[in-house]
Amino acid sequence: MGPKVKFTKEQIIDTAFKIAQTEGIDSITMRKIAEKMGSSVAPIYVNFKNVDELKEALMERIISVSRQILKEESTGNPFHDIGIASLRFAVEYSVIFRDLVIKSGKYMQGYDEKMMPALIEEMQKDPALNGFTVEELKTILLKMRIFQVGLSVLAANSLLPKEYTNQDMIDILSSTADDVIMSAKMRRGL
Amino acid sequence: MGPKVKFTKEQIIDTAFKIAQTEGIDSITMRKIAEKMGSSVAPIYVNFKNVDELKEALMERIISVSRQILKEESTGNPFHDIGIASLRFAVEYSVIFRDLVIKSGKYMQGYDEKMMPALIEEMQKDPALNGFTVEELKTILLKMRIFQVGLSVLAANSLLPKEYTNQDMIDILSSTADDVIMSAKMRRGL
DNA sequence: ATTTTTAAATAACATATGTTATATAATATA
DNA sequence: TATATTATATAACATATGTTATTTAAAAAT
Repeated sequence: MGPKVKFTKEQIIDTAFKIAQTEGIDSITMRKIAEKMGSSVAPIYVNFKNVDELKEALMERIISVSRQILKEESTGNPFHDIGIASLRFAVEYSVIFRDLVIKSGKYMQGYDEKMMPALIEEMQKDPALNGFTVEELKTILLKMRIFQVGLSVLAANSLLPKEYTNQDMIDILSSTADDVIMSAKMRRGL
Repeated sequence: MGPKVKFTKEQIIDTAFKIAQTEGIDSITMRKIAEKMGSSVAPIYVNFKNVDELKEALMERIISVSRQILKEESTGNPFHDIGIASLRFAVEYSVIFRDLVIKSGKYMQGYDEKMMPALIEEMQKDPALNGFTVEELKTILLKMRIFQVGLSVLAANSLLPKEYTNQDMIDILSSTADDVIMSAKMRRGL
């Protein structure tokens, strides 16, 4: 009973996501979403208690998108996949990525601490990383995490050299990984 | 003639800078600056046509602060100094640094293109970088630029390992530079 | 066909902020 | 000392936005 639903929760989140990607998360307003959907603000308030709840739902959507990308890039080597996936997210959703760098509170924070042990474990299985102590592996991981973040930030801000392709980015990520690992081997005299 | 000036342009910019560092650039409002100075908004509008002009002045102040840091870190090796200075800025003015990553439009954009040739020239004078082609030097520079940005972003977001000191940051920057250079040498069979 | 339910629209209210017009009062100058 | 100047305060206005109360009307239930 009652009229058909014309504006769903998903549709609202979709619209918010689009605004976030084009104008930034802080530019999201109830009226702007409504206008973009061709509705009033009423349907939004039916689906969300307030703007904070809507933005929480948006964050969940963003996380789900980044998980989807990670899934698509999965090759069985998390150490490698996470770098590629994060880079792809930064390129495809650059405005949102930049917003996340600022509001890293919930999203990025804790992420490293949680991932670290699993990644170290994964690295220990990698033949190319044979013979390293956990401490050495941690350093290699940290260096690559730093490089990958820098690459993503520069890519999201279009600050890489002109004509730099996605493949170039993947190549330099891989090349630097080689640099770091090779040097670590040299240092321990392998 | 007229009462003494109680609130100068510099004082206003100082106050805006403090708000930018504690709450972010977007949290700056005329009333907030006034309240923090213990004045009304009137002195602000005497010194600035509008809020955009004030924020432009703030940007100039930010650039001048970063220049000052670069000056303080100068050792004659720009390739090295810029990395250290940028890192120090990210640590000391983390909130502003994060804002700059987003609003990189004027600040970061063009920066690389302008600096690149001068840095390459500087690198050619460095004995440790002897024998590399310009193309190889460009790659080394880009890799280090990427690493330095990543390190600065992670530092500004407190995403480096717990207890990570400033010296640790400088050390890992330097260690990675060694990695990249050593590997480049290996590649060309030196 | 009438009534009930409820999704959506509308409009109002509250608050935050930029901005400006006017009033106040401190200081220099005559 | 009286006057002119002007830095500052005050208050009002405009706009943007979150939020809510009320109205409208479409669909189901009777």
